[in-house]
Amino acid sequence: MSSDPRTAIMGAAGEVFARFGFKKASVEDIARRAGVGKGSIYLHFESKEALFEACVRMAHSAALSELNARVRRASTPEGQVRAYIQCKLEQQSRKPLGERIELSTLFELGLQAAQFIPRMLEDDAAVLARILEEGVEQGAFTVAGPHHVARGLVMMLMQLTVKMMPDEPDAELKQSVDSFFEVFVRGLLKRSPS
Amino acid sequence: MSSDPRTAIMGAAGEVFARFGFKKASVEDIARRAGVGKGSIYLHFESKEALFEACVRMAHSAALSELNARVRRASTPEGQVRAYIQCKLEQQSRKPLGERIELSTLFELGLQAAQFIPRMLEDDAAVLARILEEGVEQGAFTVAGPHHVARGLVMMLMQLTVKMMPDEPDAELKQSVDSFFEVFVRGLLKRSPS
Amino acid sequence: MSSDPRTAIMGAAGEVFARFGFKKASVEDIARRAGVGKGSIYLHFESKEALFEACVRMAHSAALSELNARVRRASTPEGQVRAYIQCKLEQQSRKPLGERIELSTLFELGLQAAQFIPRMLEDDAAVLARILEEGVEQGAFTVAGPHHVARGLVMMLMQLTVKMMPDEPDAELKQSVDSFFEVFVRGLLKRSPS
Amino acid sequence: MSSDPRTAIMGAAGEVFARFGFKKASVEDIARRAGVGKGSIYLHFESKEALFEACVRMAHSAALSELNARVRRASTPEGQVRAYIQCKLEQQSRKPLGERIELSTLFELGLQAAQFIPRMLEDDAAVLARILEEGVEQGAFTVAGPHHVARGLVMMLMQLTVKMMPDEPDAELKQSVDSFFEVFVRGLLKRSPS
DNA sequence: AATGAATGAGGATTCATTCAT
DNA sequence: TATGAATGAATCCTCATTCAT
Repeated sequence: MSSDPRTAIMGAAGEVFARFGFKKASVEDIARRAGVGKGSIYLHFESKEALFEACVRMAHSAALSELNARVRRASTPEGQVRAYIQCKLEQQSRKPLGERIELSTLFELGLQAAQFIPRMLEDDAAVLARILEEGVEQGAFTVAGPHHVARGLVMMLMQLTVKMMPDEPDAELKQSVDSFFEVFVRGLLKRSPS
Repeated sequence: MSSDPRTAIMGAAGEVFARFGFKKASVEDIARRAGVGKGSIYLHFESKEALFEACVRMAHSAALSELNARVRRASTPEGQVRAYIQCKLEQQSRKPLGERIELSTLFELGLQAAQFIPRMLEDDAAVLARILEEGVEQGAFTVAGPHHVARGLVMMLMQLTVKMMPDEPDAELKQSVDSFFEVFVRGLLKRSPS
Repeated sequence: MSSDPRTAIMGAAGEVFARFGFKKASVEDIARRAGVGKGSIYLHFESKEALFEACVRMAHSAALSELNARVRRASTPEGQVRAYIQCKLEQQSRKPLGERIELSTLFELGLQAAQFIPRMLEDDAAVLARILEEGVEQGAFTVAGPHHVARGLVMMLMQLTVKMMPDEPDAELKQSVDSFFEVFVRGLLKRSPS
Repeated sequence: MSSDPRTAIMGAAGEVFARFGFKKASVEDIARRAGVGKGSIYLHFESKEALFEACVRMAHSAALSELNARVRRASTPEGQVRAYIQCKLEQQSRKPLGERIELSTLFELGLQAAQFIPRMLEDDAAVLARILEEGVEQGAFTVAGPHHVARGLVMMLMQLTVKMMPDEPDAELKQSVDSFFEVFVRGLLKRSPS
């Protein structure tokens, strides 16, 4: 795919880690998919763990950019919240990409990974918290503790990263998730004064 | 603990799978904790995978019973929804038990496991759907598509099973989750007529 | 050869380490010669290094016992020195045994090995030092600093452990070594008063 | 250091082989020290083994010249023998140089190396044999089979090349070796007629 | 002539599973 | 029924060697 081996390796690694998790993913398999020799991986990454971390960081960074862009395109707070949730859900259902690396795959790595996970989570939550606060200021939302709510939602969404349906975008499933979040959004809205 | 080896093995396996996930959990470790020989495990279970599936089924069955009991104890629909969510969250934060087997650990097994997961999910969702429907009938909730909402919530909750912070019951974290669900419940409630 | 796997492994390891040194020796090869599976080695020894250390310790212990026995059989100090040297030389030329592990093979292990090597050397030197001292007391030898001389000789002899001729006991070579030590013994003897 | 790459490579290789032995020495490390690219080594040497052999030949050639010079400087046979032994011991304790390549490192190469080792040994032994014969002719020594004794001593000395204590010039150790050779020299001397 | 990225065989170690006792 | 010693496939990583530039 890519003539740059580093990129090719990270792409292949993203796919393999997403499909098999950290332990089950084999370096040999990643190399084969990347179209490089097994040893070449070690020219670019210190170890399998380092490669995994690089994949996660890159994936999250790209996802965060997209998230910001999508949110900015909506004009009302409610629209922004919906855009936020939609964007996240779409990112997770995108097929072969690194964004789909599961949270619990991260935990396989143990303590070291635990250090950058909260950071990623906070990055995502900050975007949402901002939206909620603005919604409150503008009189659109009623939210007690926007920061906490934002973190809670983000955590829910990160969990979802688990590839719910191995590869097919299940319509039933999607509707369930949508319905759930519909209730959530309704819970945010300020009630018209009686 | 238990004089019945099958039970002892399942108990030990629940702990080990919960702590390490499927791949990292070693049969030897399970045998040691169960106080039996390594080979004895294969007298009672076809394979490591079969043992894992048995653990999950059993854990889910126990959790479902508890869930029903807790919900029945509340009188109003809102109380029942709150009880439902609380019960689920508690089950997940209970430390060393089998109920905490993570969804994504299930996916390590691949396609075969995917067959009984939807079933478990439906079981849990059915309980909640019932609550929502009753709430609508009684005029307490306004919910479009209670079945879908129920499935959506259950999926969120299952994901949460990921041990968010390895072993400490983090208070900050708990508050985030609680805040999030508070909004959700608010979204369920019927608005008083203006 | 041996029905006890631990013994069979140590025997095979002795041969392979002696022939190839530590790095070049492969665990697979050792297992094959021992007639056991590759994994079985790790039931009995923590690691390849631990196996190597066990071989060295055992070989040295056996060699030391034999050395003491052979020396005791001689009656005069001169005879004892000759017995000592002969025994050592024979031990080193014995074909397939662990006694032939080379000193420099030991050093491949780095610092950890350095701890028990001086000990082994001292053990051997002590036996010889005793002989020299008795020889001096009985008026047979003239030696300045018997302890140092003993250590010097033992060091020479340990070095010899290098498999001088891959597998054949070369007669020429043997005579050279014998001649050399003949001069050494002559140097020990007290000169008759003029 | 040297603008000639071939020389620079051999110098670097001498250091690295001396410090790590054949197997553990890495071509990359040698290239780095020599200040050339890894691939350039293969422009000048067929293989790692060929490079090693070249180092040994060169080191031995230089050592032999020095040996001859030192011996010639002494006037009596006894003085020459002492000079010979001193020179050899010094050569071996010289730190970072190629002369210190260990005999057993040579054997790592297996059978091929065994072909040039006896030759080197004979070269060194010839020098000493000459000294001993002259000593006998001049009535200073009593030696049966000077050639054999010479070969024996040279073999002892070659073995010593093993870096006894990784890097520190241990004074105790030196004294032991000196004491040992003192006895040897004493064994050479003709006894005054009673 | 010189480089160093790329390769892939080789090696230590782990662990689910089997089977003789 | 129960055991745990034995197995060997599978995995990560190293490094001598090649070759396109």
